[in-house]
Amino acid sequence: MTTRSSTDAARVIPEATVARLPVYLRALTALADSGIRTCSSEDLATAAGVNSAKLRKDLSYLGSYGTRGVGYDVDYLRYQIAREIGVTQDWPVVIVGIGNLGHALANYSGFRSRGFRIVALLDADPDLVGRSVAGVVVRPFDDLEEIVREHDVAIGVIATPALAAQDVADRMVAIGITSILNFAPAVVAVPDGVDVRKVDLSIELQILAYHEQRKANGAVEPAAGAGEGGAA
Amino acid sequence: MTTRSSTDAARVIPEATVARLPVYLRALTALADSGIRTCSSEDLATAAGVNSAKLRKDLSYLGSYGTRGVGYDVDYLRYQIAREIGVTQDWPVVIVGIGNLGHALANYSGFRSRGFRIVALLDADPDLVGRSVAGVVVRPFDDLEEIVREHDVAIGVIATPALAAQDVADRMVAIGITSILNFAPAVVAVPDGVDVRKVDLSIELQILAYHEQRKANGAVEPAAGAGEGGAA
DNA sequence: TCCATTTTGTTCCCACGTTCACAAACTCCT
DNA sequence: AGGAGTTTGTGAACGTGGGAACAAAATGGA
Ligand SMILES: NC(=O)c1ccc[n+]([C@@H]2O[C@H](COP(=O)([O-])OP(=O)(O)OC[C@H]3O[C@@H](n4cnc5c(N)ncnc54)[C@H](O)[C@@H]3O)[C@@H](O)[C@H]2O)c1
Ligand SMILES: NC(=O)c1ccc[n+]([C@@H]2O[C@H](COP(=O)([O-])OP(=O)(O)OC[C@H]3O[C@@H](n4cnc5c(N)ncnc54)[C@H](O)[C@@H]3O)[C@@H](O)[C@H]2O)c1
Repeated sequence: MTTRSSTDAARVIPEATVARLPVYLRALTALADSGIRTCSSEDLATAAGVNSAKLRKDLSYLGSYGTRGVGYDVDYLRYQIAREIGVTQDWPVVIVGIGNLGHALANYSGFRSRGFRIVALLDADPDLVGRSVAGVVVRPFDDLEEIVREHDVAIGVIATPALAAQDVADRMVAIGITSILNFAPAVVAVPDGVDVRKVDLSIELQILAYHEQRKANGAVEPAAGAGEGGAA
Repeated sequence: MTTRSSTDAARVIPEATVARLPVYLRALTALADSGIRTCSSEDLATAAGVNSAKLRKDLSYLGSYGTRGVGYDVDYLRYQIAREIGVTQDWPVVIVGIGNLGHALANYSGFRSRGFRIVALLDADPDLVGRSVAGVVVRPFDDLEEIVREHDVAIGVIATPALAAQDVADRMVAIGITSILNFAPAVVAVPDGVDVRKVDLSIELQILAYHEQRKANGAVEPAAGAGEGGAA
């Protein structure tokens, strides 16, 4: 018999749904902040910018948290989604590469409020090490292992130049990090069991440019495309 | 007869393919930089981090630019992809909201080298206006219309707080911007014909957290998921 | 109690995307 | 010239995701 935790009903949540859950969470938080205690799937779908049928199907993968004829309790659903995503507790995160982008990330308050805590800023540049950024002292990259072990870090952010990205990723993986968010415009290869997601500004702009060019050529675009993160 | 440009063979490139073309472009540039003049679909697929069959199918939507038994000419294919995406000339871009993130974006050199040119930095904060960021003087948000008309800007970047995002988007659309890259964690609604892509760091981290939680619970993940931008 | 109304959860079907597998097309060697 | 070897381009099978539509379940009023 394999070890099973609590009410594990062999639930498999489609990747596309997983990518939307954070959007629903954000929309629910906004609704709660404006004092709304109950909402229909239509209301929430509008706030999240999706089709209501899709929203209901997405939520149905988590369980039956609504009431027919009534709708969803905002706080309750919010908690259920947060629990499903795993952001009811904070995740420790390290950021490697404290240049232009690393500084912005370090100063970003949205981290903390959404379930993440920056436990360390790392850089290879000796001139940067020791300086304080957003109230956190930058430490040498070689401290990575010590920090990861001390705080039990599972998630690492790469904000170094593209050439260093694979090296940094290799070091992260070797030390036990199993989730990487990569901002460098480079493909990083990792072993099975490690997740990598990339954020690439230039790619996003190029996708927009492609559609822009088509518009200029008089082509009729079928629908407006919104950016989103999928999986490969 | 409808107006058709040059060799327009009613080509419709799937959205998923469009999202990967910039990755191929980057990989080809890297190959060219290391002096490689010809490559097989296998080589390029490895460099781009995708399956070779998928790569070949993607390229086949553009045309037949390879030679059977030989492979692809790196420079030639690179130009064809750049042309298809529309980055053989530079696209003028405006950035609105020059805070932490806006500063980083303004200082990002990768823009220029990938077909984009920042023509203006805009902010609503009078204290910021007039100051120079990355060699460009920050201008008041109200100058948006003038700038867009002068430079024929089609692409706008939103890096303001979430609360301001919809307002900024509305102004952009009213003035004629038809592609928006939104960094604010907010759903922005736009009319048909306008494309919006979003980049949301917190969502990416939350997706990683979800999978991380599953790993911790002993669930067997089917495969490592890499981040990518799809369309809605 | 019963019926009208509301809204969820789910089923069914279609479109899109991915991968396999192979014929077609090219090179190179004998 | 011909055959062996290589690699592209694509047809077909499969899987995932999206959306319409509807039965099931709740509320509230008569
Ligand atoms: N600045 C942006 O707005 C932006 C936007 C999109 C993507 N990016 C990408 O993000 C990455 C960072 O961009 P940036 O503008 O902050 O660059 P940057 O050059 O300002 O900063 C890079 C930092 O990484 C450090 N570094 C280099 N090698 C390292 C290593 N091996 N280990 C640890 N640290 C190392 C450097 O010391 C430097 O502080 C780049 O890959 C860039 O292409 C940046
Ligand atoms: N800093 C990050 O690393 C980071 C990461 C992910 C997402 N974001 C998001 O990006 C956005 C910007 O983040 P930030 O850290 O740079 O915030 P910030 O507060 O440092 O900067 C926001 C800037 O926008 C300007 N602004 C506000 N309202 C405006 C308006 N109506 N018109 C024009 N300008 C206006 C402000 O004056 C300020 O300069 C936020 O929505 C944030 O959630 C930031």
